Amino acid sequence: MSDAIRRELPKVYEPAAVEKRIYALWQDGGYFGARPFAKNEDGSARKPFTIVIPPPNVTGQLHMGHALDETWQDVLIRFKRMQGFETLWVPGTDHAGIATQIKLEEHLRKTEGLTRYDLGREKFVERVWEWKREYGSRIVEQLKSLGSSCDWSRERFTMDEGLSRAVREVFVRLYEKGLIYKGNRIINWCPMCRTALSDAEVEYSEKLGHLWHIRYPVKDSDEYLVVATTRPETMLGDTAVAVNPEDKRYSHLIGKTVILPLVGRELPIIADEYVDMEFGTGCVKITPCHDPNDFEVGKRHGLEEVLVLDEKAVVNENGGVYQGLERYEARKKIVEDLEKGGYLVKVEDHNHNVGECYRCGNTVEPITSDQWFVKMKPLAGPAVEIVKSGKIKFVPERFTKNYINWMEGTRDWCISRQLWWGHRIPAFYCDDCGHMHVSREDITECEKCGSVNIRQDEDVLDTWFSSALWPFSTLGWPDRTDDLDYFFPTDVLVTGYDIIGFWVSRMIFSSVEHMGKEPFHTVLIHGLVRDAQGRKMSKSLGNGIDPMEVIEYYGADALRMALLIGNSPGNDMRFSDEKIESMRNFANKLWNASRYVLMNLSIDEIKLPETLRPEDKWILSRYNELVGEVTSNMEKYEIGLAAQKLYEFLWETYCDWYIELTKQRLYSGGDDKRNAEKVLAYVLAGTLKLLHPFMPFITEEIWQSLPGEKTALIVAKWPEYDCSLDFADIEGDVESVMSAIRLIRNRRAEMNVPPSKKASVQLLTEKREIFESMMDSFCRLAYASEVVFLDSPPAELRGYTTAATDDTRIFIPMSQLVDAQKEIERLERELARAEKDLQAVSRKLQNEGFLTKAPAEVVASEREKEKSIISVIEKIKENLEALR
RNA sequence: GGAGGCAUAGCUCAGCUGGGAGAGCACCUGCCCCACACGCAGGGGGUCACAGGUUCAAGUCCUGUUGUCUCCACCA
Repeated sequence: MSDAIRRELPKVYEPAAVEKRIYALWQDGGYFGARPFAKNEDGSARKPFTIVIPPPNVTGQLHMGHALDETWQDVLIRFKRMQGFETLWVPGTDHAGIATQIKLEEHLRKTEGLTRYDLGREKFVERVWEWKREYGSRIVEQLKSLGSSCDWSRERFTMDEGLSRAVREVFVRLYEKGLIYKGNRIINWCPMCRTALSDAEVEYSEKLGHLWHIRYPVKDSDEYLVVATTRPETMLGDTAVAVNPEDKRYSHLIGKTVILPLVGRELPIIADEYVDMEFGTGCVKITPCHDPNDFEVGKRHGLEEVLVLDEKAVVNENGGVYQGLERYEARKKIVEDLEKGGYLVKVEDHNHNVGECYRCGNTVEPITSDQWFVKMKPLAGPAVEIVKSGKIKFVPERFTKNYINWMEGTRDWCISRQLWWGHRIPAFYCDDCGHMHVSREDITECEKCGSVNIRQDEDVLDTWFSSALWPFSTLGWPDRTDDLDYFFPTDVLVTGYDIIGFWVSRMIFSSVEHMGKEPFHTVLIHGLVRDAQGRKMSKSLGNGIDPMEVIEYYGADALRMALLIGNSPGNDMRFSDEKIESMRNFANKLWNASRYVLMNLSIDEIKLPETLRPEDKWILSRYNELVGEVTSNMEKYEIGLAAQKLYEFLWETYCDWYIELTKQRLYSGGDDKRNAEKVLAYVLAGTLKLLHPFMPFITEEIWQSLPGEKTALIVAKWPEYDCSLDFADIEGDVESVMSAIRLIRNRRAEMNVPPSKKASVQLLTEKREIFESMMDSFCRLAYASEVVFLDSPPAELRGYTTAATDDTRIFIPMSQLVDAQKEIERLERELARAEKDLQAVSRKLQNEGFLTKAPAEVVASEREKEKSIISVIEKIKENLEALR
């Protein structure tokens, strides 16, 4: 098989043909599956490494944000798997309450002209399940085509049986501890979704509105107060007017009443610190049922609560003649009537922040309503502590502050939603005696009066209530399972900074509360993927790039690399065609380098040869350094850096230099050829391992063609830094030859000499030995027809072009191309440049402070540098002298 | 109002614990050299936003300024 592939490897890498086959190979091999309490071959316990996926919406489609998120996770999982950890990546999907419900409602409206109310709750929910069955696998398939090595046997859904049990258990526990309560409080209400929202689900955007100034006459007086409002319709629910207690302008009126225009209700004038004397007139109308601050004021002063809007934001029976008007119609009518009645003082343009539903985008109304809440204070404290203690680390570190601010500032969490799709609240009401049961099991009979007139609470829970439990509910909690014992706490959570409040914080306090432990030790935060212009990718802008199309056209590996390379945690990135193309090119480069090596391979086992030539030692040494650096980068989550180093090593070090340096040997045959093959294959194999977490498909495909290997690359052992491959002492020698080659190429390029025109090269060098041992390669790469070693410079330098490194003077006779005068000028420029460099170094070395305070190795390296520059300068000078 | 990010080559961005200013793309020159034109060789191009400070040494640490983006809070 491997011979066949070797011969048939196409010239251009074709990802589509490879990826499906390779993914099947991994799945059939069972490499994704994790076993609790697994043992190593020697019988020792294997360490677990666990990631739970941020569950995408079950009916959603993969977008670039997911692609980035999943790729980072897969890189970590594959890296740890190769390092010998028992890795578990738990996949799954979220029922996404509002999002999914809205999606289906839209679908129903478009295709059948029905609303959810036409169907009724039971039928509607059944339709959502059907929808889920139909589309739920789509995103899972998309994850697979990215290469995600999840343990699919453990796939979970937030509404499957086990997770629903966890949700119910948590609800009941918190209720029994008094940490969940039901109350009539002010909440954010979306009139389109007709549900309550949590604070986190409201997004604010600045909009130009108006500030209406309205006159409220003081009862039995000629005086009046002027209040300002951005929402005149809420005046129907006013139950007081407040002023600041320090405000001398109004102190005489405190305790009196005003008459509410259009309504006629008498409102007390109260004093409250909340009022800012500087803003507007210093008088505030108080509407406890429709403004969160007013609600607090109302509680402090025992004010009447008048709710004037219903669940569709239509004025209700408390709105008198305005009943039945939608909120904006009511606003218009009320403003007209105020004007007619002479109550309207003025109207100003006013920029203010309007809260919008994060799912449907409509303006939310603050209204009082019966809802369920999680009491946050007792939960937030320990959740802050566990982060401060260092048991959970954010990467990058700055997001710690972000988290702590969120946690400390958070108010009670409104968890009830007036939706149909979700976990129904396990509260049961007795219609006869009014008793409420909160129970783990469904109730059919009232525990208090025995009545069977029992109904369950209509509301469902906030989607995030179930995702908050994800790290342990997916492992079997509330049962005590092997998975839970072995894999929990999980290790790294990978997610975007945009859901720290929604999700990360809630997982942390939930885990601390119910598991008594942190859910993970590291939160790896990434930024958003933006388009080439830096805009957020969104459906409405139509600027989203579909990762599936990218995969189809360029391959999953190219997509992954494009998302990884040069990206650093917490920072947004731009995604562009150029980037993906350059990564496709990189994949192709790897492909062709491998194809070349495989074509030339006659060995049947990858093993280093007994004797190594200098360039072999050089590449092994460089490779070995790479192993150390990449491993250390990975451990510090510097994935983008690691990717970049691999890119450079493979392309520049391995392909552009090592492959070129060994070509002559491969053509020559014999032991020398076989030794070169061995080193080429060894380094290629090692690089494939290092690259595998980043580009799993192409590396596995190539790996399968390598001789002698039995196991799949996905479970190959991650390379370790190897002291026996450290040939630092010889690196300098090889670099000397490389420097000479570069200079010669440079000289030729400047004179536009084509590679086909070879020239004689004469060397006066301190390192004759290394040049001699690399003679064939040197000639090839320096386009030399012959190399002559000199003991002294040529007597006459006219007609030569020259160059110098710190150990070698190079003379190339090119009489027809070299103008002696121009050559002199060029050398003078070079000399000037070198002398400038020398000055900089010498200045440092003459600085007393530098010599005494800088680390010895830094001083030593500066001395080396000085010596080297001096040596180059001397040689340039000699060349110049000879020319003049 | 509070917090934070970013400001480095024409564009997009790396630069980890202070000591060489870098990559990709674009650009210029020359090359189809028996792995790759999705390529090879060579090259130009940067007061690392600005002003101070710490240090022998600062793109890298500290302070301030300007510009820009984001998150949180929300004053009617």
